[in-house]
Amino acid sequence: MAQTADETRFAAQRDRILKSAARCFNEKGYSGTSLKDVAQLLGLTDAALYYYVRNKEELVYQCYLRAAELGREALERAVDEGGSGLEQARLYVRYHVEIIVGPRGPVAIMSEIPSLKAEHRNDVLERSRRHGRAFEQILARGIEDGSIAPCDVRMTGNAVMGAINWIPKWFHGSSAVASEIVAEFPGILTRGLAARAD
Amino acid sequence: MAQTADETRFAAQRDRILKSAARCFNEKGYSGTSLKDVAQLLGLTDAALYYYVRNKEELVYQCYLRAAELGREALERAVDEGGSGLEQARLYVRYHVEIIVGPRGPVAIMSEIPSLKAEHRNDVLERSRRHGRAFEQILARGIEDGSIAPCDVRMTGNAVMGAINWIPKWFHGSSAVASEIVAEFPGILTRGLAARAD
DNA sequence: CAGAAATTTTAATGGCGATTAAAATAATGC
DNA sequence: GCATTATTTTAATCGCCATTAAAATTTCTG
Repeated sequence: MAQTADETRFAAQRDRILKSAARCFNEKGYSGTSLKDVAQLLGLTDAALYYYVRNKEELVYQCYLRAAELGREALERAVDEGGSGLEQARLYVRYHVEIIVGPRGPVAIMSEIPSLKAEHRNDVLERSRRHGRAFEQILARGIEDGSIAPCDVRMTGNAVMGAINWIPKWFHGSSAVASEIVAEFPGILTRGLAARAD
Repeated sequence: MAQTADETRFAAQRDRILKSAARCFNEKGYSGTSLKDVAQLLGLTDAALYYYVRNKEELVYQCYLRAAELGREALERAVDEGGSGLEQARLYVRYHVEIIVGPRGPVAIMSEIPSLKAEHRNDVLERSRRHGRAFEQILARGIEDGSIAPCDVRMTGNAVMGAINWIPKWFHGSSAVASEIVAEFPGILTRGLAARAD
């Protein structure tokens, strides 16, 4: 199949570009990274990128879409597999950090949404909100089923997401540290939520 | 006193500039904000800023110094006033978020350290590390005195700092939300640390 | 291998933004 | 009020970077 072969080739290169871009954006910010930076990491010329994305704004947008998609995936798996709300929350943290620090990373931190053009910004914001609400629902479910102590789900959600989103700022690829994150973060971020035994 | 009057005038304007810059940087990133943006927020011309800072890099550097100073202040107050390690940790979170969402904000998120020139970068990194280590020491103290359950202090510190650092990404000045953050974050971020009663 | 399609490069263009020097305005001390 | 000093603006300069078109190269298809 010509299409399949071409698509894999094209899609693979495109993925490489998105990951290179994600890494640059995480390190130097949107405006701080030139297309040359992104291209250089792959041994390409800046102009070559235009074969894969319309322009720079589109590049961040795609990075953010990918980030949103991976986050959603983690959340869905957690909801599917987890029993109690607390378990779901813990699994979500685990799956999400696994993706972020694992071989599918780097994943772009969605921290420059204002740089997107209105249409894309709204799209990304909507996905982000949906993601946040979905996590809050896990929390609410946990409060309902008694596994999670009553709390302000909005604030708690913000805190957990913040801790996760900040990871790329201090994690720089060490696989030893990656294991540690996966081992520790789920506990750290959900232990405080557990309903007290007393 | 001519000096005092001059200094207050100068220092006040400089502070206004730093806060305007912090706000812009938090919203649009370092490279994403032009000096014109920063100046416009104060009804000034971009060139006027050069009377207060050597250049743009110096502007972020000063913003980061201010952020580091405010963080240190929160930490020190917490250590001074808190009894157990757990109490100190809770107080630190409280004081720090109070500063971030209170009238002394906005405080620059130190998320673009790579943009700094080597000298400033090392300085800021050093302060940041010190701050991190100081918080980890609070945790260690808590583990020692039995108020905090044994944990990976490095990872826990990263998680707590991340949750705090991320606040400016979703907090946009509402004083109602500010109160909520101050009320909830200390508990959310330290409840999980408490040593279990059993 | 030939020709077509896909991919990348070379070589412009254009604008934006940091920076600076000189000029203008405002504030202060006497 | 005058002279000095402090503050801000106006008007350049300069380099970087996104973007594009055309050319070159590589990859695929038969």
